[in-house]
Amino acid sequence: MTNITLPDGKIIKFEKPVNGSEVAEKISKSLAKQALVMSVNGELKDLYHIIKEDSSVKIFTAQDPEGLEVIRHDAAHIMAMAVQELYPGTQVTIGPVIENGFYYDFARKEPFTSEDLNKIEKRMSEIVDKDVKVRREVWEREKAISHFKKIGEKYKAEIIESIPKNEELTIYHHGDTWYDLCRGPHLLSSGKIGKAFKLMKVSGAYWRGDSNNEMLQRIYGTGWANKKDLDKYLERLEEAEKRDHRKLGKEMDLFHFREESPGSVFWHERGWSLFQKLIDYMRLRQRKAGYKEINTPEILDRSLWEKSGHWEKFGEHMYTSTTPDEKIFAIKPMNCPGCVQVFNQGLKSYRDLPLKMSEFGKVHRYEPSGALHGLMRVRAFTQDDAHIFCTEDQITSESLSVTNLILDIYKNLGFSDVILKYSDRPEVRVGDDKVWDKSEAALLEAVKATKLEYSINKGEGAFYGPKIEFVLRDAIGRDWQCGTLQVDLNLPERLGASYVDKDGSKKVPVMLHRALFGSLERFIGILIENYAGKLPFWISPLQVVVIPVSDDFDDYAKKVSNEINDKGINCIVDLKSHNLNYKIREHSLSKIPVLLICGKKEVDSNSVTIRKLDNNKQENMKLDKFLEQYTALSQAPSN
RNA sequence: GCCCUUGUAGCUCAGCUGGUAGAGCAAUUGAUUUGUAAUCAAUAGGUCCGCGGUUCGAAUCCGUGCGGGGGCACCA
Repeated sequence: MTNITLPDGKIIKFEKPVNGSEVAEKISKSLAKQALVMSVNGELKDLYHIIKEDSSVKIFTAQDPEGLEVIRHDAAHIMAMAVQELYPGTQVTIGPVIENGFYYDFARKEPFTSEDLNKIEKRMSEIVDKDVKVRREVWEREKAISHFKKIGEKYKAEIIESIPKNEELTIYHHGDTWYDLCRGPHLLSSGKIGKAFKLMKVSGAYWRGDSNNEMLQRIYGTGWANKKDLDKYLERLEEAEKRDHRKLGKEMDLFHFREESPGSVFWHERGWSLFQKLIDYMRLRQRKAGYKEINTPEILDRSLWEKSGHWEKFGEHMYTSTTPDEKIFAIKPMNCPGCVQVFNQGLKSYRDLPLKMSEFGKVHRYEPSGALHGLMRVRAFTQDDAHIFCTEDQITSESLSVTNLILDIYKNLGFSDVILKYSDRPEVRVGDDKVWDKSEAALLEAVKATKLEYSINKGEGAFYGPKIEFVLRDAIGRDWQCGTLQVDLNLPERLGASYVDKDGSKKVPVMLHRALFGSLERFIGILIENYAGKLPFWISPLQVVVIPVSDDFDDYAKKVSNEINDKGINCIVDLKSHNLNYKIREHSLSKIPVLLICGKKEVDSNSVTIRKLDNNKQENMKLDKFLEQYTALSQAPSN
């Protein structure tokens, strides 16, 4: 007698041990058809696994995350099978499930081409049509190792050797000819994965993720429960491509890159205007929050970087500069040492703390060439940096006010979906454990106070202190890590910072590093992609274009444009001899939020006709009213 | 940095197996004076990323350097 408890608590009694398919069959015919895998007492199992004891069982279909995961996993295997059938001699390594799909890493001399990808995909489809059976076997360790070595699969043999001795080795057969070492579970047969998969791209990947190892070829695929989900995913990719800030940056005439300075931005007028608006906004907010803005040199003597520890730890990412008299300077990769030097000027009292110093500092980091990516990863960027010097007792309150400021500014820029990542002490660290206790507790308290979703990354903190990272979720669901708040228990001491405490003794202050955008450049990239280029009116670089219907109205259009500019709104007038349709199209494509049409009607009534981006409903308004309304709209949100 | 891929007019791209470049848009000029997403015509525009090689001859083939893209590794 085997009692099977279902998720709803119902118990089904079987005369003999049963497998998952039989359980599903008993529940309903349709479930039996859709069943992919099951869990037995919480453990995922193949459907043909025989349940000998009373257990609680749950059957999963493609609608469950567990089912979808197995579909992707099987797709990876079937891909490997197809590859080995088509390209004998190719070695298999690993092939896990990832977000939205799967990949498999292969060792093969010749590179896979995109044509190969088509062939592989076709062969996969054939294997699905053949509906080959999948079966699990347990192998002897030694047998497995010698077997895989014999057939030339040295990577598989290596994987087996690294599996702990007490673990069972399972081999999955797909049909009669192909098999792979795998933990499972898998589907009953290849037909179950369906056809909602697609091979996406080939790339290089290091064996075991280590750049000292040889490079393998990774084929990425995406896999879904049905065709509709696959199409939805492909559409999402397309949408992301449309929003690509590199493409929009060109169309909107914001910036460009060029060979003479890879990874550094050439800002055009409009892009720079956007850049400055963000800085203006930050200045406004920071002044209200009690920050003092400073500025420190871009180039500093090597000795300072040696003292701060950067020279040793991060030297390979630093640009250096040798003067004609052979002195070595470093171009700053971070603002903190310079800021501490400002703090060090003059005697500081405990009454001066907390002292908040902000700096829009341009830093240079020699990033590996392969890491560069538009505005998102550059070699020269501007941080909206600030350092807060405070006492240990002030860490909590300062952290709280930093988090509040950060979240509020994000919200005003259109990001209200924020996740926090909290990282505590790593194994290798500096500083007293008691101070670590204090700063960790302080930061965690700040995290909890936000009431936002957060994750704890154990041991991921910097060697000099714990940290919080702020992750933004954009309009199409992508996450971007931007802001950071870090406690530093190291640098002030290294650079000899101190203040005079109540009792007259000298003490070393705690320093908090914080940035909201992290990198202005990168944040602008994120803003562009979040809004698909359609930035809110107040932050748009060129806000209004005035278009006369014909050149009879040029003078009026010029007058309107001047009055708008006088209000501090960025506005131009388009007097080219193109027709109205042409101009509307041109300015819409470059994402100008407001177009004003001026013709006879407008001149007669001293008004403008407003056409907003993506909204061809027109609205006529008296010029005075327009000026009043849009001057207000053009203000940065503040509180 | 590593693997794959790619580099032709301001932009987007065509140019098959080697015979020294072509389109659309943009620009300029002229005509047109237009009421909500491309008016018409003419003109001009190119060390085919750099360097080297093969060849009678290279945008095309080979080598190398630089840049871009997709990943991997990196991201203080």
